[in-house]
Amino acid sequence: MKYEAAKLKDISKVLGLSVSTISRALNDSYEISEKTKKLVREYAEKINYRPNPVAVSLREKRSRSIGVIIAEIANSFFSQMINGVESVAHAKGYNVIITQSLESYERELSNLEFLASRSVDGCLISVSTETKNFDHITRLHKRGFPFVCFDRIIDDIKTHKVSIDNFKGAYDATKELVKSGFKRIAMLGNAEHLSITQERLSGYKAALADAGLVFDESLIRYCLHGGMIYGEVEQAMNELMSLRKKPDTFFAASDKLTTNFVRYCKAKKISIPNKLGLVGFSNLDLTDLLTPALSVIRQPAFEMGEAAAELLIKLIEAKRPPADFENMVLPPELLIRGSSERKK
Amino acid sequence: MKYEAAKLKDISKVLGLSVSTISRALNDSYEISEKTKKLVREYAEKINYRPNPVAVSLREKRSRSIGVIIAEIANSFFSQMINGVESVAHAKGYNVIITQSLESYERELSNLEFLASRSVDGCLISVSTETKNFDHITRLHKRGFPFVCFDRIIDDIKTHKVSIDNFKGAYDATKELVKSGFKRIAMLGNAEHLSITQERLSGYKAALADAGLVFDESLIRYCLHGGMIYGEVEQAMNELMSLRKKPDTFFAASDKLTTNFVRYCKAKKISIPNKLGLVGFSNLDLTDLLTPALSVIRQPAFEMGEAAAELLIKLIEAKRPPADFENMVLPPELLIRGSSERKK
DNA sequence: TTTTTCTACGGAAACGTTTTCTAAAATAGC
DNA sequence: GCTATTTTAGAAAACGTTTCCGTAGAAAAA
Repeated sequence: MKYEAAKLKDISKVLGLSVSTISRALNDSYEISEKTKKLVREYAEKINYRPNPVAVSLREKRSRSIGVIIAEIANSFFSQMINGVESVAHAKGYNVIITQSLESYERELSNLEFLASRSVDGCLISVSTETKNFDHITRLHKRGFPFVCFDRIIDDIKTHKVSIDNFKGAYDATKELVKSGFKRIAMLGNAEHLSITQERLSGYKAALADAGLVFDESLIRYCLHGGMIYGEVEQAMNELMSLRKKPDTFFAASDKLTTNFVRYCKAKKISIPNKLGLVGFSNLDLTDLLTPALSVIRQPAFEMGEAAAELLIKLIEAKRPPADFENMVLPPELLIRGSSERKK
Repeated sequence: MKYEAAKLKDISKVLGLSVSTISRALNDSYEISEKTKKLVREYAEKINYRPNPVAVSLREKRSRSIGVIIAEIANSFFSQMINGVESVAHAKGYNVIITQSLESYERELSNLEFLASRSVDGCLISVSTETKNFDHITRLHKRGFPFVCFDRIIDDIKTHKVSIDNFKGAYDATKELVKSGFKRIAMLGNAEHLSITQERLSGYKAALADAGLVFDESLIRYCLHGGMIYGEVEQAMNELMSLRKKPDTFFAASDKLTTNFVRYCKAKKISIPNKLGLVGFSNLDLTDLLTPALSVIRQPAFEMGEAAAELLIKLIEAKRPPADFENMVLPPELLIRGSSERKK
């Protein structure tokens, strides 16, 4: 099945004008008389002519579209962030192509390859949990392909970056738990090598130190897929709950870790916050409907998407590589609700 | 900033062969000797050559990509569905471009326009709640642009369709509420003109009739944005709860209606299911963590995405329009949990 | 040896635009 | 009425592929 749309040549034949004249008329060139422009525009309108973007892309060597690589769409943080990206991209005449890595390095690689092979003018990326080697990114970046990193930041690449103050988020969360009277605060973290994990770990440690609590390595567990897979959270929890000195509360360092922690407690009939307290990162807008309502650190996902898209488009449209790069760090928001309230 | 990638001409110059020979060697043409093929392949590999997809698209008059138009990404039903679409699309060598209408007719129109202007070989569409006129779709369809409708079906377009048995879903939900002993069952529906709303309404009515309950028009409320906006749900609920004869339970006919119903009850301190029972459509995988756990009708979103993508690609690759079109109707799943259990 | 058939490759057109370079027609200046 | 300038428009090249067509040289057939 073939779909045939009108092209310049069709208009040219009907109106008895050359293809170049039609093109110029439609692009409002000064070298075409008003009379001709009107004639051409009216006919083009009538047959609902649209320039073939593929041909324009080839000619202009740009596609007016940007790529996004994220872990998964079905994650509220990322889907909110995409909304932010789309809103500024569309306003600036860019289209957005979304791809998900599902936390797989292989998929991230092939997605990037597809995007970079010139179907896209630049790329927004939050690396997968599996990604430890960034050669695929730096290689392209060195050759001039525009990148903006967000959320999970890569250190060894010089470009704009958009993230939140992970240290502060974790610090505030942990401090809140301390304030509620919890003593043995465990941490469920994302993959250990990720920037966000390290920063959140530091915030957690700092809050403990400030409260005079000792840091206990055995209370930390990392989940290689960021909690996307229930099994990994279950295993981490099982290990922690069978410690001789069990934790009395949790800091969950990502969206999926937070919800799967709740799922675990529900399954094991562990009462929150009576038995175990919780503050976790989450952008779900359902966390306040749970019983107890969850205390969460919320990331300004929409704003991050806006900022990242803005920076990327600036990069794409710049004639020369900018002298210095932005490193935007947005503040997280701590929402205190029932799950971190110590009973008794 | 410009990103320059290797092209055939570069290889041609280095190896002293013509561009056509390089192209044929890389495409494993029979008219090229093994020796030359090996030479070319090795060099191409070395410089990491990738054909420019834009040029290929122009030449082949196809982009090997499909478009998706949905209401919003941040909706579990749609994001799960997209995962299904992506899995089969990628397996067949297609890329997926996702656009969201956010329930706006205007945005749906411009998204479709962008997709159809040949950047995409075909389109999967679930119309926005605002869309009452389908001319933009039928016009393209008549000119041979491949469509597959899913979820929210359009009657007056002859093509493949993928949906669930909405009648059955609503019937089962309502019947479950009847079985629990509820008598005045209200329905929160999506925009009235949508196919899914009408089908779900029929199922609801049928279950009432079968149970010997009278259908009461005043217990039905439609939300123009499918519950995406909390305010519309709030208003509908306020109206229903101030009726002389209040409902004692609810059937919520979409994802967002279900969660916003819960939000309303939480805000008004209306206990579920003691004061009001609930069965609702939802694909959130958090509904079982609420207290009470929600009884939901779950749609096989992933499978719908797979099926829709499969059908669309079949349509795209067919030489002639098929004689008959599939009308796939998948079964919904009723998960009975606490929210529909009548307490004494 | 001469003619025919393969083999292996090069040249050029085509996909639908935009834009540079030319040039004809119209207008202005004298 | 003739030249100089401006206005308007067409021809052609370019973007990076793929593929149709043509052909030199080698091998096979006569």
